[in-house]
Amino acid sequence: MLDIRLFREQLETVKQGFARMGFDVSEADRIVVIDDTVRALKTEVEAMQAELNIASKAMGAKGITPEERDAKRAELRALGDKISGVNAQRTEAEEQLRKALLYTPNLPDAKVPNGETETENVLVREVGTKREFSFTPKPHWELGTTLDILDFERGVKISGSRFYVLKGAGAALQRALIAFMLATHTEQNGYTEIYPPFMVKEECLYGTAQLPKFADNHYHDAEEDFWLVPTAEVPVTNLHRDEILEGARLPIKYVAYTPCFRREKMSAGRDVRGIKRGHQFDKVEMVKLVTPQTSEAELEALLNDAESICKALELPYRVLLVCTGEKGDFNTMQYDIEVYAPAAKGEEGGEWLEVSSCSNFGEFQARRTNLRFRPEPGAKPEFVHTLNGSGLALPRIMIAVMENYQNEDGSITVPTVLRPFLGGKETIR
RNA sequence: GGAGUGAUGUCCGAGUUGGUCUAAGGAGCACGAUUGGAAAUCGUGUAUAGGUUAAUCCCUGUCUAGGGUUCGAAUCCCUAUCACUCCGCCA
Repeated sequence: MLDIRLFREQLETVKQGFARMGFDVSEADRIVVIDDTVRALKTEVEAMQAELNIASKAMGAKGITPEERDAKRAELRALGDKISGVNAQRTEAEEQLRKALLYTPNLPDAKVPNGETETENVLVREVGTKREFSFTPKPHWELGTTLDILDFERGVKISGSRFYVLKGAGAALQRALIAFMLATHTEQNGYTEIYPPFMVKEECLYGTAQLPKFADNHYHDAEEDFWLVPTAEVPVTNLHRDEILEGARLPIKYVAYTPCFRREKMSAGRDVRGIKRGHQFDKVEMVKLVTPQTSEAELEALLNDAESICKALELPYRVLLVCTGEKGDFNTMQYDIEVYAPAAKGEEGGEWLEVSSCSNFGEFQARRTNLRFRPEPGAKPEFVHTLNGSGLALPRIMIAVMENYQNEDGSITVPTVLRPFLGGKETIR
């Protein structure tokens, strides 16, 4: 959510940001008009309320006679009714304003490239080299099925399309990856591990801005206020909602493993082969709460922490600075990390798979979650800046590991760093 | 799921026959005095959101949340949430 003051004081900046994000610019003008209405009504109500308060107080004074009190009572009752009337208008206008603000995108950072599609994303760096195969690499669904560590048919049987079952060494490999990532982030990168609820209240999804815009991509209980988390970003960023943190505590760095649940309605028919896109997937997510002055540098550090996983797993990857049209609506800037999977497109060959998005949200989410910090004892509270990034998304990193580490006989070599988490196993066969 | 009790500022805590509550008091914190320095002591200040303003002043809302009664609500009524106790159920 943007500060309403931005609309009042820097309308042109807001409009430019909206234009870059492909958002209706006239909405900014409409918001200014509603804001003017709200403030006019508010001033009117408050003046009348002040009058009523003074008069009511006088009613309780000692010297007043019952007759005077009765006479005054009718008069004040009328004033009270009048206040209610205008106040109802005010509430309505405020609600309009709130709704309008909930839908507005964040303003992109100056460094974000303009563009509509992924072709306009800027390649920041490419790390590692693609492996040269002396044989034709197989896609992960073939490897997994043959090794009997991946079962698509039974996944579909019990849960429907876009579900699969990991079995034996497949399940163990994923568990090892999760354990390895958590260990790296907690022991080397300085994050505190969080195990959050996988179901949250609706207000949390408003807080991180999945709602109201993307309601149809989330699962929720029909009877109670429970929503399945689409990413650990939601519970973890909301952890300190409505709090005022001591400035000295920042930055706060959390890492959490959770399953993620998504309807994927927008992606119907896309990526149906293999385990690339499902209704349920696992992810290790990093979340940072930082001061406004440091958020830019913290984004680079976050990206670096995510990359450390790719490096340790010795997977070729690239980093992209995502353009205005492709990035999320609510961050100020977003880097994507893509790892290379040599057979993920089957007959067509390899593919870069997005395994992480690292974003800075500025104070956008902090405003929605009312999450502030006090820079110095006694100082006025300010909104924190929030950031998050995957570190990393599991099924896709599974794909990359399986396809990059496959051998000609169909077995898969276990990456060195994962072996301690798999009882020393070197090969899945 | 049933019954009961409770929720006050950063924290503790008074206030519940509706009207100087303009929320006492204490702790903590900040600044100052005192001191060679510190402790102790004393003094001053110290919630938050918004409106108005050049700024101050001032005004409005907030005593868990949302409604209601009333000229007027921390206080009375209703609903919800959370915590605790007892019962039931369960892993």
